Amino acid sequence: MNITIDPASPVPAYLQIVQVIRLAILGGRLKEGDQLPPIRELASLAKVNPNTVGRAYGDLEREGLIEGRVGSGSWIRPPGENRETLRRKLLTAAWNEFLAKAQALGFNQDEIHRLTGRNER
Amino acid sequence: MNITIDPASPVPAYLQIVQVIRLAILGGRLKEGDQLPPIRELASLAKVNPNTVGRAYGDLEREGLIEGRVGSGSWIRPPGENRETLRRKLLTAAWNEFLAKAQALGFNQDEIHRLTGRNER
Amino acid sequence: MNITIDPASPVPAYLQIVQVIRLAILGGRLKEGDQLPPIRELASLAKVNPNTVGRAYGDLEREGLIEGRVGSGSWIRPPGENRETLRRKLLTAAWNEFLAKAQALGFNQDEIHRLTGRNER
Amino acid sequence: MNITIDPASPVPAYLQIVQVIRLAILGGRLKEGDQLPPIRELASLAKVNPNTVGRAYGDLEREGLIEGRVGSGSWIRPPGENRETLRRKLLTAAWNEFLAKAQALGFNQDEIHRLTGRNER
DNA sequence: GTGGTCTAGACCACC
DNA sequence: GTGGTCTAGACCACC
Repeated sequence: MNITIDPASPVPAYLQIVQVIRLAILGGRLKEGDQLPPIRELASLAKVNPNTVGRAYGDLEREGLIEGRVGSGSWIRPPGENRETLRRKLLTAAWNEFLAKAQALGFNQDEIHRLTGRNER
Repeated sequence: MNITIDPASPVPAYLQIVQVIRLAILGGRLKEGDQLPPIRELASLAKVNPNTVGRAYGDLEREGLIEGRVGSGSWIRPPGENRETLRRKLLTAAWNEFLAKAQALGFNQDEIHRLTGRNER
Repeated sequence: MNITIDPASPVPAYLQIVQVIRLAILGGRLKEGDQLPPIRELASLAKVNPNTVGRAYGDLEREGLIEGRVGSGSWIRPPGENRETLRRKLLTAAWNEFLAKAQALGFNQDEIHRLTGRNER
Repeated sequence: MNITIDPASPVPAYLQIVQVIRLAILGGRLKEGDQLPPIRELASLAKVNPNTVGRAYGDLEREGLIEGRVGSGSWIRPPGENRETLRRKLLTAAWNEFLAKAQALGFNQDEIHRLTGRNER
């Protein structure tokens, strides 16, 4: 678990932490039964206040992705029935976000392909 | 000029406005000499306070993209020498951001191609 | 009479005009009996609204430096008894302003002399 | 940190604050790691609204001179590579401004030297 | 009308 | 407490 927080980002620190861990779980790098680092340890690594990590863990728990057991740490929960659907939905959303930005910048289909190196063949 | 602000976003309203206009200028949809809507008009369209739009216009002016003339409105300035470089840099950044997210979600090269419909052939 | 106005300056346009003309009179480049350019002409040269020049002329008139005659233009008035005193006072003020800035920037007496090329001999 | 704002000046309050702090940093009176007074405290000392000081701090941050950390104050950043160049440039600019004004007032080289007391010896 | 600045007062994330 | 953002409302210089 290696998290770097950008304190200048408009995205609040606790949300940056939530996003990194959420992606790690959905991407399978954190699996059912894995233990998350203790709040104070992650806080020290990410150079934020323990309260900030605590809030992030709380959000992930409310989403059903992790489970905190007082006195024994926080753990990754088993995948729900629609985790795969969510994973695909997030990929599509990320792709659309990229496309929108590229088009807003005035690039056409061809230029996008060329500059992102995807005309391999 | 059609801007919708998400008040729930962690990105502050003034920054959302800056980003939309910056992309429109870099993408060529707003050109040298075009006039931006008056602060109060855009504020009313985007449902924010005039001060918020004013701050966004001020940031764009400090970036050299627009120019405000008291009493007569705000205008798009001629492109600087490295606007094209900036445009390409932003495209690459957006692409890398997408790739990072897709990989964090655990998709491999093939899956990414398939789901974003780019192996047409 | 050649005036360039910086519209981005925090000093309002009418004040910039006043200052240039005041210095020209005190410095002797505009003398008793000389005629100032018509308001509309100076406005067009300086690219400002005629009202702005009008206000500047009004201020100079209230200071006793010029005199407007409706229908026949504006004229430089004869020097008052203490114009020489004022001239010296403005020089001293300008010098003190420079010294204050140089010292605020952390330069000592020697460096100031060296960098402003005044240890000739 | 002792700042007096002239509310009658054409230079806006936030800019007066920026200029004082910028000079203090470039002149070395505020050094890397020094803490600026809290926004609300300086606002009270200078008798302006906290927002006005906040805008000044924001400008200094965008210039790279200071850094604000939410919850823990604002700090002087380490000098960039060209701070010395900037310092000299500002001195030269101030000197040229003085010279221009003295000459506009009709003083010649000799008179300037005599009245600013710099031909001592 | 138009941009620019300011005050008073509020709420937020984080310490 | 501390910086950051925002609204409501005001006034200014200039058009």
